[in-house]
Amino acid sequence: MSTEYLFTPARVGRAGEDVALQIEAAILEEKILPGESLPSERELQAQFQTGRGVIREAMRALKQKGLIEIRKGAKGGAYVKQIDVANVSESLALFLKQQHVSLAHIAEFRESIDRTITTLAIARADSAEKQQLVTETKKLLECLDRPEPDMGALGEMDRELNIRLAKMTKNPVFEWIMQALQLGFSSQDYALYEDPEYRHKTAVNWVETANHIAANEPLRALSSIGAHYAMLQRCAPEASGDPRSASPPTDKQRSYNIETFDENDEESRS
Amino acid sequence: MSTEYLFTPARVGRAGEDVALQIEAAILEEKILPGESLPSERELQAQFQTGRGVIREAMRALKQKGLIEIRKGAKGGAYVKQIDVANVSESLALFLKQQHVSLAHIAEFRESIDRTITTLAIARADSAEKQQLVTETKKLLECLDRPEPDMGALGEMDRELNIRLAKMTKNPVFEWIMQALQLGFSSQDYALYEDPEYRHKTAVNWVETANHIAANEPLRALSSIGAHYAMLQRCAPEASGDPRSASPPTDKQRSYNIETFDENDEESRS
DNA sequence: ACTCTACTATTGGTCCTACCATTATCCGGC
DNA sequence: GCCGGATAATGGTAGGACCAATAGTAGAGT
Repeated sequence: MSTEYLFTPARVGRAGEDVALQIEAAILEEKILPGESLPSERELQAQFQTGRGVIREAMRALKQKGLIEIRKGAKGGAYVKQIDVANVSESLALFLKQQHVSLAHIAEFRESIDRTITTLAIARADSAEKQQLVTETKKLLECLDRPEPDMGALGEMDRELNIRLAKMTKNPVFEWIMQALQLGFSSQDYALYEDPEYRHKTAVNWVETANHIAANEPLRALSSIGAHYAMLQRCAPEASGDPRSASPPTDKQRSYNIETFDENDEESRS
Repeated sequence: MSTEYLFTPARVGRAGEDVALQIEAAILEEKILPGESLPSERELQAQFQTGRGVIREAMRALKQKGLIEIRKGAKGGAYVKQIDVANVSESLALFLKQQHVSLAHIAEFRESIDRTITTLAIARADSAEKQQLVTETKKLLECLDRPEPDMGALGEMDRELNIRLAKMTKNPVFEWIMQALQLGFSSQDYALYEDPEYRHKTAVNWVETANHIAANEPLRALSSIGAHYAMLQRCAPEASGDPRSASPPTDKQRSYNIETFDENDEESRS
C-alpha cells in the first residue's frame, strides 16, 4: 500500500539506470523506509511501463550498492536496508587491490588513524571499556602461546581489537574507517602474521598499549603504537617494498615520485 | 583470441552472481588488463552456458563496482577499466547520507586527517609545491572578495586545495581519502559556505596555513588548522557542534548494522 | 585519387513469454 | 489443535525477437 505512484515511466536508451536512479532517490528521501519492501518486479514493470529485464538490472545495481536486499519466494522482493560498512569496505578494498597500493602507504595511514583513535579513546571511553580492552588483549596473548596458533582466528582477534578501540572514540566515522581498512587489506595483513616474531611482538604490544590506555597515559600509549609500526616496518619483508623507499618519513629524502613504488612481482601464489 | 576458456558454466540458483564473481576474479588477477574488452554478451552467454539476462545482470553489477565500462555499438562491449576513487567516494557518500552522520563527526575525522596531512606535507613536499599552495590560497581569497561569489566555484577551489595538500604527503592513500571525503559530504559542506563569515574566515585561514607550511612551521600550521575547525564548530548551525553531544557515550545510539527499524510513520515530507 | 554517403555487421538495450525454484500462507485431514 | 500438502506470490533463468547505436567498409560522385 506504500507506493501508489511514486515512479514515472522511464525514458529510452538508458531505462535501467533511470529506474535505478528513481528508486535510489526514493530510498534516500526516505519515501521508502528501511525494512519496507519495494513492489514486486512485475508491479514495478507495470509502474515504469518497461520490461522486466530493465527492472531486474536496476535491482541488481541497487543491491550492489547495498541499498536493498532481495529475498525469494512468497512475500519476497526487494527490501530496503541500512547500508552496511561492508559495502564501503568492499569498494575501498577493490580499489586498493587494483591500484596495487603498497603496504607501506597503508600502514602509514593506519598509524596516523591509530594515534588519533587512541588519543580520543583515552579521553572518552569509560574505565569499564578500557578494562575490557585490556582483557581482550590478554586473551589474544594467551591464544598466541598455544602450540598451534590459528592464523585466521588471530587475525580476527586483532581486527576485533582494532574495531573495539575505534568504537571507544564515540565517533562512528573512525569505527567505519577502521573496519574498511581491516577488510581492505586483510589479504596482505595475513602474510605478516605468518612471521612468528611479528605475531608475538604485536600481541605484546597490544597488551602494552591497552594498559597505557587503561592507565590514561596518552603519551605512553602513543609511544607503544609508534613502536608497533616501527616493528612492522622492520618485519615487512619484500612484501611491497621498504616503507622508506616508498614514502620516506624523513624529510631528507623527499621528492620521490609516487608512481615508482612497488616494483616486485604480484605474488600469484597457488 | 583473448579469452579462450577462462570461464566455466555457472551453477544454478545464483548464476548471475557466479558469473560476476568469475569475471571479477579474472579482472583482479589481471587475466584481463585494463583497456582490454571482455567478450561480447552473446559470447559470454555461450561460454557460461546461460541465458543472456544472467550475463547482463552480472555486467550491471560489475559496472556498478566500477570494474568495467560499457560501450554500445560495433566494437562496443565491456572494457576493463581502472577503478576510480569516485566509486569509493560514491559508496562512502551513500553510506554517510543514509546513516545521517552528523557534520560534527565528519569534521572531527577530517581534522585529524588534516593534521597528519599537514605534518607530512611540510616534511615531504618540495618548496615549489609549497609555494604553489600559497599562490592557490591567495587566489581563493581574491575570488572571495568579488561582489558576487560563486558558491560552486568556491567549494571547488576549497576542494582542490585540500587535494593538492593531500598530494603533498606523497602518500596516495591520503589523497584518496581526502577525495572521497570531499565528494562524500560536499552536500552538507555547501550549506556552511552560505555563511559569509565562514567563507571569509576559511579563506583567510587557508592563506595562513599555507604560509606556515611554506615556512616549514609545523606547529603554527597545526595551530591554524585547529583554529579553522574551532571556527567551523562555532559556525555550524543546528548541526550540533560537539561530537560528544552528537553521539552520546552510550552505545544505544543508532547503529549501522541496524536491525531495529524505527517505527515512525512514513509521512513523505516533500 | 579523394571524399562523402549509404550499407552492413556487431553489439548493447529492451521487450516478451514461458517456465523453474523457493517460500509464506492457507486449508483440509488427522 | 497440530501437521502436511496444495496454492499462490515472487525472484531466477531461458531463449527469442527486435531496436538503437556505432565502427568499418564498399560504392557513388566529384
